[in-house]
Amino acid sequence: MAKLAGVSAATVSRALADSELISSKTRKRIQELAQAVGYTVNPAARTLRTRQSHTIALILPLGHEKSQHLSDPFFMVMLAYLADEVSQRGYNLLLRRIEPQQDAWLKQIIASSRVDGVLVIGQSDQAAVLQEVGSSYEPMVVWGQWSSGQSYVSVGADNISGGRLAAEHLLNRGRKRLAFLGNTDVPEFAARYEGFKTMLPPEIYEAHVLVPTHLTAQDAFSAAAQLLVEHPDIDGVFAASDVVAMSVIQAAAAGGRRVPQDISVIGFDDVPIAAQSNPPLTSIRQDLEEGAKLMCELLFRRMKGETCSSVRLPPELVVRDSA
Amino acid sequence: MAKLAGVSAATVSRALADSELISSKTRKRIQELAQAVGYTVNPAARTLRTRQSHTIALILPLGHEKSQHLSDPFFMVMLAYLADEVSQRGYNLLLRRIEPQQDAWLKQIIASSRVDGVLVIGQSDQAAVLQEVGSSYEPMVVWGQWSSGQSYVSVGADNISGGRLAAEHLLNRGRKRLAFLGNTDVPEFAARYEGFKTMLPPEIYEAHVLVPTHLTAQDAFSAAAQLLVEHPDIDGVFAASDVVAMSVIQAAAAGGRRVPQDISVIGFDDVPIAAQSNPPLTSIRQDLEEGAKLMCELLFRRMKGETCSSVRLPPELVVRDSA
DNA sequence: CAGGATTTTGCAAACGATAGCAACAACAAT
DNA sequence: ATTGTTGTTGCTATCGTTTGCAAAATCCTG
Repeated sequence: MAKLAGVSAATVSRALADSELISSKTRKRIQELAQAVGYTVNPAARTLRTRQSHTIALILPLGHEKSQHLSDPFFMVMLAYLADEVSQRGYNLLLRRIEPQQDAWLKQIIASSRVDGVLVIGQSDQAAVLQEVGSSYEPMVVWGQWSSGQSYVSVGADNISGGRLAAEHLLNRGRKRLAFLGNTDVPEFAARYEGFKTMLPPEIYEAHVLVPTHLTAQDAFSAAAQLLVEHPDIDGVFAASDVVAMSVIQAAAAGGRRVPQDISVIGFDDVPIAAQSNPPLTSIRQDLEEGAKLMCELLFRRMKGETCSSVRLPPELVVRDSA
Repeated sequence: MAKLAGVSAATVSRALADSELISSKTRKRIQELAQAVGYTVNPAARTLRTRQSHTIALILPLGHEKSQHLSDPFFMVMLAYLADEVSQRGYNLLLRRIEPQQDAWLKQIIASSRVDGVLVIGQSDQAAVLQEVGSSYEPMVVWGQWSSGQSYVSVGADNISGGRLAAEHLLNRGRKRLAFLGNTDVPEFAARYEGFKTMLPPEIYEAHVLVPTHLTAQDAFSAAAQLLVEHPDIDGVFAASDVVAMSVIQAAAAGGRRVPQDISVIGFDDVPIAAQSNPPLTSIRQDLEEGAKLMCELLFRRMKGETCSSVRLPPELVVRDSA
């Protein structure tokens, strides 16, 4: 208690809050003293009193993938940007991985009043939970596929047009026998597949293959290897993520196929390693930096009680060597 | 306040804490009631009273690299494992990226008493700060290079012997003109380089090249490209991390060099994408899962006041196709 | 059934900060 | 000198828990 330095606790509190109520000279004196003795306000007490935790929860629902996932480059890039944005605003980031057993998880986090706002990365298979919470709880922003009628604010790439871009590019490359690798249980990936399908001419559509796979490198590798054996005439692959695309390339190499001569591979996300893979990956880019900025901006606006609407970011085709 | 349900606040508190002081039937009744009305204890109040936040700070000092870094797969893999371990113990993870301006950052975090313990990933160039804090503050565990006389507990791979393994392997492959790519300002990387050098016979030692580079894909790529131009006879590269190694492979491909026929490349870490790169990466593996487990275990033991000593984990050579 | 031993519960004081209100000082105006 | 105005500061209640201690309720035993 820095009140041992002359004044009352109230004065100290106000001085450190830079309140105009305190004369500038005592204010400065107290601030310097606090600095000198290394005094910091106790955040728990402050939170208790002001009902503001200055903390944002970052939630990663892992409904569809038990393991891995967090180490997917997409997550880490997103997380890095979000961490920056949030801490720039002087808030803390509380990290939570969720493996939803019961549906109460979100409500509990909110009810515990430990956080002032919630960021969710990927709706996974938890759309119902988000929908319910979203209608009554404002300070929440979700990264993911937008769907009409959703009660919560979301930010995400327009996955459908992303899928279209991918299909278009493969067709432009003269590819005829196409495959999509991904987990269509997840809304984002389902939308990518939807957009992809809409661009295919009938005869190519008939012949295309959907390969369900989890978004881990291992799963994708074996799924791709199996695909290449069962459908040796496949000459174009749209992967639901860059990690999957890299696994496809590796499986192709293992099966004696050259990329892009024998088979074109296009990924999604355009994470940093996409440019560093061999061959460099052609990918559908989502601007995660922009996305993270938007998420935070919307979140803080909602925290102030403003209303704001969801945003869909236009994805972009980045052509490198793999397709 | 669930005390509207018959009893006093004290009784509720004790019932929810499963205290033996409360008769089992009222205890059960209150617990079920709390469940039903969705009551959760206010963590701020509890923290204020008990002086325990049930929160662990995870700190990423970015002294040596302004940007990127967090999105390095190494960090994310580590973070994923640590998040698991910490939440398994019922604790929260508070994430902090630090770009040290002044040396007080660590003290401030600790003094704010927001956290019960601190995990630091990588000492970066902050060894002095850690050293000072470590001597008086127990609940802190650092991932990084061990050095004799350090005041804090650390967990980390034995980077020196890791460097030796890499050198040994390149020599076994018959490579004569070697290079190390990495930032030797960081203790971990410096140790890798040290170990590497000790294994080189005099004539190879004389001819080897140290290429300073930041640990980002972009920097490493241009550093590698430049190296291959300036020293076209280089036939073996030890990269300080897998991301750097992938950039080297890409630069080699861009320069018309084949890996591993013309040039051997060996990485460090063995992150998941190492196996997925093309060609699959030979790497020095550090067992990050084991490391994360150890860090948490030691941290919680220190939080209980036990003393325990630092751990150095033996790294392991994983041979794939790149070297 | 009294009295002691033993559960079971409630009272009240913290924990450290914030904010409404009142008090006090300083100063100007009448 | 009295009053009013403005600028500073202190008093005190409060946020929601936990916990030592005391009170009340229950049980046991002679």
